[in-house]
Amino acid sequence: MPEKVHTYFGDSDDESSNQAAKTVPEPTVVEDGGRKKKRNKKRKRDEPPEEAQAQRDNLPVLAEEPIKTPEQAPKKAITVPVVKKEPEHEPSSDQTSGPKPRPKSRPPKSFTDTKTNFTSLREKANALYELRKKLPIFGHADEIRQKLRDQDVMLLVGETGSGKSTQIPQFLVNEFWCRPTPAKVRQEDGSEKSITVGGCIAITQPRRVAAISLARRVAEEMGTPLGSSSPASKVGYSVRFDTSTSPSTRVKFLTEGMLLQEMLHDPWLTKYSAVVVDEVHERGINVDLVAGFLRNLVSGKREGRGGVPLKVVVMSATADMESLMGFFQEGFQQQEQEQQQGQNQISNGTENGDNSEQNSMGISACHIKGRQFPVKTIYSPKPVHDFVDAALKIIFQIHYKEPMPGDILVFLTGQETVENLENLVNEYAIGMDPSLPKIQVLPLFAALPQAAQQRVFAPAPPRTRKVILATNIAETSVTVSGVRYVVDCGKAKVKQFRTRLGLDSLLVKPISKSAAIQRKGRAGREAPGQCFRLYTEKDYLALDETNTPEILRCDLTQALLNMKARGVDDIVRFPFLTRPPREALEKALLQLLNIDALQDDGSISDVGLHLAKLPLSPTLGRVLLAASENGYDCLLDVIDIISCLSVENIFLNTTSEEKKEAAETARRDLYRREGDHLTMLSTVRAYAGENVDRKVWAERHLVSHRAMQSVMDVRKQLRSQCRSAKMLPREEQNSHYPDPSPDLILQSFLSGFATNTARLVPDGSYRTIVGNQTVAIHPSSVLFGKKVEAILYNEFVFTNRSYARGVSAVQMDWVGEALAGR
DNA sequence: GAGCACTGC
Repeated sequence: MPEKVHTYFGDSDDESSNQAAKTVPEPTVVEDGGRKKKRNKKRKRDEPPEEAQAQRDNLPVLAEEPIKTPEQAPKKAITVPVVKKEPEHEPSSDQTSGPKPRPKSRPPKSFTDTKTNFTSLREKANALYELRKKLPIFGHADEIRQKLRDQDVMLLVGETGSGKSTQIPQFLVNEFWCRPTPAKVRQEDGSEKSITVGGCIAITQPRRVAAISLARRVAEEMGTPLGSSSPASKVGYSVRFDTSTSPSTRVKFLTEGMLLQEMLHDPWLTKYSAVVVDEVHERGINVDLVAGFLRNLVSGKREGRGGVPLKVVVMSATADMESLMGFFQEGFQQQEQEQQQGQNQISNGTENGDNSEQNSMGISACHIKGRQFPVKTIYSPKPVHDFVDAALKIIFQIHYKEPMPGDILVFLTGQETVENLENLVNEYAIGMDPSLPKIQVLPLFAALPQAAQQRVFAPAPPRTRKVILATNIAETSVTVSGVRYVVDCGKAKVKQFRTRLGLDSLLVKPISKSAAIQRKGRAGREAPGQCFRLYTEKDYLALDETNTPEILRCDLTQALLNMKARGVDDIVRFPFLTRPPREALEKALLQLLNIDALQDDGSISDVGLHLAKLPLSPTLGRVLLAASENGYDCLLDVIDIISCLSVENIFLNTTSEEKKEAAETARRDLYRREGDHLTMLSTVRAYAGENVDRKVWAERHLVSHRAMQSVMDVRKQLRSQCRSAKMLPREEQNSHYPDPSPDLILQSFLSGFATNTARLVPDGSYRTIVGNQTVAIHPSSVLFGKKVEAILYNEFVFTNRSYARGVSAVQMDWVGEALAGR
């Protein structure tokens, strides 16, 4: 069930309408009491008084140990205005603590009348309960609860369809250890402070859509409203730009990045009794950091939690658990050694802090089989040289031989191969026997406009077989229903950062066994299926077991800054799930020194602390700080540009020739001869200044409306952070902007990107100023084909050759100054 | 003359 959630496919229009809905309640908060009463009357009719009791009776898991939620009110992170104004409605009462009379006044939120119709919520939850009982994990509930009562860490392998992501939090939320617990912690000045620790479960997800839709699902299953829609809501979520929680939130889904951000402010995670780390097998860099921090937390003395344990559940879909087991064991072993050494020395820590014997080696493991239909694997008898051609043949072989229904999902490497195969299939389909079912070819890749992506989910016309040609996006992010045949080319494009060259390369590489299994699984979600691998069994056996963790493939600057900001001074001693090469760590440290994020002794500087809190790469953050020294106008302009640089490409690719010309004409007034940075600025300004219909404006200029919406989100977030940091005046100035000052803007960029520069050499090519590498201006740049003294670029990428992307013209003496200033 | 996939108070 949990993986089903991936079917949700964020549509920009949906998102904006959601946001509109969310802003509705605000005005109702201040309305007068008379209208409130009317609302309450209406609500009473919807909710019979016995409803709370009935709800408990019908939801065994929820009702097991009714919680008397005491004063657990979170001190911060209350974003709902309703809650702030009416603290008397806090956690407690109605839902779980028995058949008490309903509080007289419920929050006056007319829009929730349907959402918080508890009767229908309960009915829905009851219906869902029947489905939940059938999940493979359901029979393991007691085992899982017992293991976590005994031990603090659990590793859980839950295969696809096991139900782990939705059920684990529900199994645990009523456990005794999951209650808010009063505790005393010692403060810096040595005094003791009473705090409340725990009460909430965090479940991390690698992707935003997954976090939101899982929260929605679990709220339904628990019969509680979702997030901030009601102060009684027990399930919420938190992702960038969208946090929806209530004071009574006890189960919170969040992205890994969000948990890291929370840890910057609350290193001991005092809100939580448990953290569930889901989808570890994907091994994004954030999950590695989370795992390292959590290991330190569970195996340390927990002084910041007043000794209250934190339970950690690490969940993965693949069975590679030995390394995780070793990882956490090592933490407990180190702790034991340290304790033995420290036994005769000073007794430090709080009274509660020394109960760690019971949890030494406190790791349990659990393996849950999935619920998948069998998928037959068919290998290519001999090695395939042209997988596009091979895929074409297999597609028609399936279509001719296999019965309907049953769509075909083909995994390819990128947009180019997708489009090639699309054309080929369409050509061949023309000559097909008319008595056969038709074929509908549907491309699917991230850069495809949203509307075109949505076509994949629409049911095919009668007597038509869908053939979906997808990139990696269909491996994890998007689930298409109706697929019974998978064709897997065995390859994927992978980004790899090359430390020595400071260069990102995007190359086609063989996938791992675990990715191959994941792809195959896409055929068996609804019925038995078949998977055609366009490689031999021998090739399959030679594949790596798992994906290369991102921490080995990316620039570590941001990860290291995050660690430094968390007080990890000794990077070498940090518990890495996979330790990056020393060279990569050193390079990142050097880069942080270069942008003044670290002091000479390697400890974090004020600049570094500031950068760590910005939702930007350290270099872009550095540019922001530099711009703030060049005045408000420059800072506002730089924020606009940075917002573009930190989202996907804002300019749509032109497909046909006519469209291309139309786009050129329409975009002409946006282009700036200074380069891409100022072109982005003029685009944001034009878009933001469009008051009639931004979507139409975007379409006309062949600008991605979806990307621009993200740009506006980032821009708003950055502006608001700059205002809080007093880098911008408190009030938003609506007066029109003065003309931008290109020199100041580009000089601000150079203070973060001094090493991302190249100069024109006599043969007409560009060479990087640091390293003397040949680099070409990317064809997507407005400076493509132009020759200027020197360029500044945002990215250095190798695909077929080395390209600079996000390029602007700069003067050599500016570059010299920027390099000298470090 | 070119665009794997995610993510951040």
